[in-house]
Amino acid sequence: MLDQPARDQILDAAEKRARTAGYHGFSFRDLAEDVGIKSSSVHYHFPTKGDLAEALARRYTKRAAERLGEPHSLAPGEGAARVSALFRDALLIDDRMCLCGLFGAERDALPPSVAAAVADFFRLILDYLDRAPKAGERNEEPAAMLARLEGALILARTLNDPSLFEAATATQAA
Amino acid sequence: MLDQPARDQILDAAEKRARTAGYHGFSFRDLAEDVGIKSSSVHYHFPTKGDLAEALARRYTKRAAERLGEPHSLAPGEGAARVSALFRDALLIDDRMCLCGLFGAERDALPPSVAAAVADFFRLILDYLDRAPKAGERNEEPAAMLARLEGALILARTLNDPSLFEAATATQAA
DNA sequence: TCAAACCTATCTATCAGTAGATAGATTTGA
DNA sequence: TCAAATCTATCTACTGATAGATAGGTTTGA
Repeated sequence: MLDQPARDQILDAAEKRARTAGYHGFSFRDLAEDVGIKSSSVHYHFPTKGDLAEALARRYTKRAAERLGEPHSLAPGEGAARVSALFRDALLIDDRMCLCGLFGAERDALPPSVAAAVADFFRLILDYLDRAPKAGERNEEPAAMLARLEGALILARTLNDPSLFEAATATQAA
Repeated sequence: MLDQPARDQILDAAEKRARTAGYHGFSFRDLAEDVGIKSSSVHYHFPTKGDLAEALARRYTKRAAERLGEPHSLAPGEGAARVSALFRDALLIDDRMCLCGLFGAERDALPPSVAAAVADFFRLILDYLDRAPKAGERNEEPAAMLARLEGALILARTLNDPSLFEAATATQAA
């Protein structure tokens, strides 16, 4: 573990739990136990639960942005492919929901600062898809694509069938 | 209110709260207060929280099935339109998430019986779309359509922009 | 140089409030 | 009369949050 700073360990534990059970589904004590410190020490790094969740959403967004890179110089269709890969990895590697997908579904029960951070995540993806070079003929609306990916995650996980993610994600045709 | 049975009043209150804050975002005390009884009386009707949530998901599914009707005799494209209307009403009339969309996102943090009831909801919609007469040329995969609707609900609500639901839902083109 | 002052990160202990759940008495209404 | 429904009262466990103490590291300044 290379003696990672406690703050990062807390965020890692919180991300796992939040992506499993949502904002109300984990506690400071859970995280403290995960990391091996006391819950009061978690409060030292994040005074309130809202502070923690906002930091969580901002880190999540930052990582996505770094992984996606700048869209303008991508090959046609590559932007959409990179966004898809983001969500596919959430399903197949993390075996978890998208943090902001889950938080977004709980939006009206979140501290406003957290809801704002979640909205910024969605804006980032929509803006990225909008600016990335389009691939030929059929170009899906950014909002439609993002919605499909979030929903596909929910469907595939609930029905316990990863192939449903591909079915929901495959280029459409009849 | 016509002196509705307490059981139904409890389910109504629970549905509102669950569709706002998720499974871990409401309590027996919340519901008791909403209905105007004691929390122990809520336990009389639903021994455990899991029992309550399962009943909630099953009632939600039953109502959707009743509203959708039998798909075989519908006009082409009407099945998809009815499913879309279901989700549009959740956004514009209820101003809430789809119960099973939110529960589905929390699947790994739910009692198994609740997760099973949520899966049944998704199977119902997928089966309905599969059996409904298709409209002409471009027919979206049922899983893709359902995923898009659940995701569109999340997007439109988080970004506080109902038009995003339409953007994510409109027939695709480029 | 070296001690006073400060900073960081953690601890112990505690708080008021709430969680889901239960036992047993009481009310209600057909 | 009797069962359904609700109540009072309570339990144990946990919630987010705070106060105050402590140990160790770093900075400051005479």
